[in-house]
Amino acid sequence: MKVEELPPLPRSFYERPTTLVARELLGKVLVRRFEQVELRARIVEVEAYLGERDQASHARRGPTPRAAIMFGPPGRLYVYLIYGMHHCMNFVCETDGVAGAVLIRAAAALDDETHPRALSGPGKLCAHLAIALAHKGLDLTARESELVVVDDGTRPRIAASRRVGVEYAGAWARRRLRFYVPGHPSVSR
DNA sequence: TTATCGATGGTA
DNA sequence: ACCATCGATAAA
Repeated sequence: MKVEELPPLPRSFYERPTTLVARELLGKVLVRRFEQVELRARIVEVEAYLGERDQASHARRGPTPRAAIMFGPPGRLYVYLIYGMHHCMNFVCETDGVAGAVLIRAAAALDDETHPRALSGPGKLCAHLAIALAHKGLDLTARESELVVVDDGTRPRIAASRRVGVEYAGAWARRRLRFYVPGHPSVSR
């Protein structure tokens, strides 16, 4: 079955513990649909943000206007602007009412198989896929969505480390909630 | 190779 | 005032 015919991952995929979803997202393929063309990229690096108790998570202050979507139903897109110039995309996890999201940090563009392009870092990834604040709330599980995720059967190895850029989060900064495909050239840092 | 810095704006 | 960043530049 060709990638473009694969169905989007269902709501049930996202409606599980955030850390498990994060690990299983490695190797999955982002499909970004425009009017005429579509872009595909394989996820190689993610971070889990666990909700209100996680002092590195935007959900740590409760359901503020920005972070409320993290408390809502799973399978939706959470986009925020960082440092005034870069967008970051996250997939909402856990059941409705419980906060949790996975930050997509890096992917490998599949549009030119012979010259795979590294999309290393959440800002670069969003720029390449043209994802911005307007896409916040998008349903990742609907067939017609501008962005969906599909499973083509790839099962990469998984390595874990501390999350990037969350030194302020005390003990939570030390948790190994960043997951990546070891040795993959598109992984950041 | 590592270190530092400026750009730029939403968020609380 | 503080960032879930990036690219350029400088130091070594």
